[in-house]
Amino acid sequence: MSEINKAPRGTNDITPEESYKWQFVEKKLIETAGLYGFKEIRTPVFEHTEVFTKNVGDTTDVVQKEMYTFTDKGDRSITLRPEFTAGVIRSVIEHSLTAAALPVKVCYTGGCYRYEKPQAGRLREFHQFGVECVGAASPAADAEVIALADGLLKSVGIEKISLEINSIGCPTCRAEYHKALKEYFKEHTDDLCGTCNERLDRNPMRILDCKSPVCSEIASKAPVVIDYLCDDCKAHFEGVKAHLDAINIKYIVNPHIVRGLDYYTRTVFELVSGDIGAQSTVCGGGRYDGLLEQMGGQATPALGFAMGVERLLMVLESQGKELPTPQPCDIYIAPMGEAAALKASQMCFNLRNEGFQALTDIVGRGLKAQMRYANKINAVFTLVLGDSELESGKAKLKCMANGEEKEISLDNIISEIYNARLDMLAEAIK
RNA sequence: GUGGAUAUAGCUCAGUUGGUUAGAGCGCCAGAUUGUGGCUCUGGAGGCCGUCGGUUCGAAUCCGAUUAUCCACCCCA
Repeated sequence: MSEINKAPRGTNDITPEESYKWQFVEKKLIETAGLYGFKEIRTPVFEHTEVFTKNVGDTTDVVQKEMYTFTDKGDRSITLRPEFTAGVIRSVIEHSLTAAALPVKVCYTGGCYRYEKPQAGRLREFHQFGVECVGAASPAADAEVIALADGLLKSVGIEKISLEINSIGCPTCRAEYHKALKEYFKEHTDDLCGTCNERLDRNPMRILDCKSPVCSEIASKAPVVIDYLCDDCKAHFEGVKAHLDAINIKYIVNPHIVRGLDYYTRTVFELVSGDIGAQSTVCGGGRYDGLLEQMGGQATPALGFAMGVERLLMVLESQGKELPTPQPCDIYIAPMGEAAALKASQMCFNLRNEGFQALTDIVGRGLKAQMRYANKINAVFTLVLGDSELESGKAKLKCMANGEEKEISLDNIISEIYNARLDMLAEAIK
């Protein structure tokens, strides 16, 4: 197959065999978030480039080397969203959503784009579901959002996932911490890996989650953020933990959680799975109290998270979770001959108007092949329509599961199918 | 961007030290006395062996390059 006939590197088609899983998961996530008061927001797939460079942080890898940026015909610099938060907050400010009752609670789902080298759980086009909660400063908000993230994964059937939380403080106390970290790591510059030496000045906290054994050994003895939190940040973090304890959410405090985007403050958290390879973070998020003001809005505290839908599905897969399969064909009508074909398509249209999935032959197959087809697509009932049926106005409704047949009048087909389905439901409940 | 593995039918894979028309299973289509699916049997369609170049009388097989896929680093959802 020539390259041009394949989906671009790092992208996946979601075929009909997979799409029902996506529909189930996305519907479930939006519904569950709705129970917490979140309403869906839809924003453009692309934004002005500055939305990301200024707010995600121009020293981050995401901005520095992973964005799909181009100049449009009007000479504007445009970027496909590498993440949702910046665009969603831009929209919240633009439409003054904060003028309504606070907090503003929005959720979203859609594609994100990063020019990365693909591997397990990492794609160039990937899909996120996430929420943003704007206008709530209290630790209760953090706990609610974290509980939601945890609850969402449970709601789609994920059982084993670990929740890790940390606080990276506010800009003031983080400056103190950065100073302490730099002093500590400067004594080890000879041992740190190349990238970590580069990080030392720019973003020393990133050294904390370097995977190199030497670096993580050094990092394990580094000063811990929590010890440098100012009184307010410390109290906030204690409050978050108290709320989580109160609603019985299990977590572990991992002082090495840092987030890769610059806007985070105070609480950060991740939901991590051991089942899907190296890209194990299914959900990541945290508080970003400075972002709205930085983006030109009123200073408003806020927080949120995003989860990778592909990674979420990978976890479900690896944990052997079956998702509800799509509704099969209610009835397949097998016509024999021209007159019957006309009648069959008429009946199908009527049935569909009543909400039944009704199919008939549109490729010109013989009866046997039609039955095989009906079996293959898992049709619940079949009905053979030939000259004698047209004449008598009666036909046999066959249940494909047990082969039983029942003579019905063609005029009553809709009520007959309706009743037959009710009977089957009643059987199933027994 | 760096590294490792892989590339043969729609899918999962065989393919012997290089030797004529490239195979299996599953799937698809069709038949087994013509108005009934699932099981069985039989037949059929479908591959320029990722692409380009080289070695050779001869390449799916050996060599090189390139592209893609998978996995890891990095980064993150």
